[in-house]
Amino acid sequence: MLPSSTVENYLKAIYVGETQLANGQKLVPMGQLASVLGIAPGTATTMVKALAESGLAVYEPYNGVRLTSAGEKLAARVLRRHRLMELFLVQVMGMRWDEVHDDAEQLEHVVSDRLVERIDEMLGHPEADPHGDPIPTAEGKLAERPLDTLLTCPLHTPVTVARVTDQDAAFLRFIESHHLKPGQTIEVEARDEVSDAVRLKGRDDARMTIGARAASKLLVKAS
Amino acid sequence: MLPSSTVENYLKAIYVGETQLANGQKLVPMGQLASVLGIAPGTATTMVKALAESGLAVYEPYNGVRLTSAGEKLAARVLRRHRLMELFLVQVMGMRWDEVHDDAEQLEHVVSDRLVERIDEMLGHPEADPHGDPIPTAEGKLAERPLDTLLTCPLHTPVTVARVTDQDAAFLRFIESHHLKPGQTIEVEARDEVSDAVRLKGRDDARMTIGARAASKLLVKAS
DNA sequence: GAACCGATTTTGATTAATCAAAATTAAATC
DNA sequence: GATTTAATTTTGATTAATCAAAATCGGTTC
Repeated sequence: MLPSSTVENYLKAIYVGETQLANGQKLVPMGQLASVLGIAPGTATTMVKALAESGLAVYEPYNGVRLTSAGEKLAARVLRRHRLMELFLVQVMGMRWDEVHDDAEQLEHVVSDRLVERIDEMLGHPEADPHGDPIPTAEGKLAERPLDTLLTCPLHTPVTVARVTDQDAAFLRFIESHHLKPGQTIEVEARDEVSDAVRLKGRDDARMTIGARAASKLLVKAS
Repeated sequence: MLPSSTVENYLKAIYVGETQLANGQKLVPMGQLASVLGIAPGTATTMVKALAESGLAVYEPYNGVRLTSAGEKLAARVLRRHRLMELFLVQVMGMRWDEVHDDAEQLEHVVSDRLVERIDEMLGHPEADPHGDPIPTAEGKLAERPLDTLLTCPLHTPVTVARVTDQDAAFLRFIESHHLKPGQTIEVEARDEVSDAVRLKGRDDARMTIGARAASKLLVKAS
C-alpha cells in the first residue's frame, strides 16, 4: 500500500519536526504538527492515530508522535525527492532558488524512482540542495551535521554559510542580494541582546545588521 | 476553483475521445469513458453530471458527453503538459520513449505554468511529442491534422511515419527496433483482408508483415 | 407490439481527508 | 488542593471519489 501525498506530508513534517526538537525531546507535539501542515488540531490527532495503526509512527496521547523506522524510511524518501528536485530545478532548469520550493513540494509526491535516480546521477550525487539542506541517500540515510547559527558561532572569526533554514522567497532574495548564500564567507562582529541585532562583515568587508530571528536561520561552519 | 487530478483526467479522456469519434458523432458514450478511465460505469455518470454542473461539459443522458469550450481549454492544458513532459523526459532526461508515459501521466497534474513554459522554451516550442502526438499551444489550440493509417494509405508509395497511437511499452519497442518511429520512411506493399495482414518495406528495403490492428496504430503522411 | 439485451443510471455504502465546536486532560497558578 | 488555562481529543458532519448491484431505458428481434 503506497502512501498518499497526504500521508507523505505528515511523515515529512514529523521527520523534520523530530530533527528540530530540543535535545532530549523525542516527540513532536500535535499542535506543532497541525500548524506546520496547516490543518485543524483534531485532524492531526485522527491522522496520527491512523499512521500509528499502520506501523509508521508511535503515538503517545497528549504527548506527541515520533516515526518508527518504517516511517522514517518513507519520510527520508520524500525529503530526498524534494531536495533533489529543488537542486534540479535550479541547476538544470535554470530557476531561481527562491522559486523552486512550491514546485518541489508537488513533484516530490509523483516522480518515479527511475526519474529520481536519473536526476541524482545527472547532478553528480549531490549532498545538499540549493539551501544547503542535506539530501538523504537512496537508502534513507540523512547526514545531519550539527551546525552553529549566526547567534551561536564565535565572534570575529570567519565562517562559511552552510544552510538557510527558511523557504520564504523574500527572505531568500534578501540573503542572495547580501551575498549570504551557502558557500559564502562572513564574520559576526557583534551581537546585541537588547536590540536583538547581529552585526555582520560580509563580502568586500560590507557591514550589515540583521535581526536575531533572521540570524538564527543562517547556519554556518568554521572556514 | 482549480480542477483536481481526477477532474483533469476526465476532461482529458473526453477531449481525446471526442477527436476519435466517427465523423458526425459528437458525444462520447459513458461506457467508453468509464473503460478508458478504468472506473465503474456508474461512477462516470455521477462525475460527468458534476462536470456539467460546473460548466465544463454538456451531458445528454443515455447519449453521452462532450466538453464546453471551458472544458476544452482545461483539457488542452493537461494534454499540453503531458506531451511536453514526455518530450522533455526523452530529450533532456535521456529516457526511452517507451518508458515516459507513466511519469508524464503524473507530472501533467502538478507542474507549474512557470516550469511548463520553461520546458517549452528549452525544447524550442516543439509541435509534437516523441510519439508524434501534437502538442496544444499555451492558448489551448490543438493542430490535429487528418492522417492516413497504414490501412488506408496508398500502396507502393513512400510514406513517412508521423504518429504512433499506442502507449504500450512493448509495442513501442517493437516499432523502434523495426525502424518504424515517427520520421522514418516506409512503403505498404500489400494488404490482405483475409489474413488480416499488412506487408511493409522499411529501411534498407527490409520486409516485414504486421497485423491490421497494429497497422491501424501507425499514422503516416505522404513523403 | 411484446420480450429481450446491452448500455446507462440509480441506489446505498465505503474510504480518505477534512472542519468546527464540545469535551477532556495535563499542567500551571493561586 | 482547587481552579484556571492551554493543548489535545472526541464528536458529528461534510466533500470527493469510488464500487457493486439493482433498476431503468432505448433500441432490436421475433
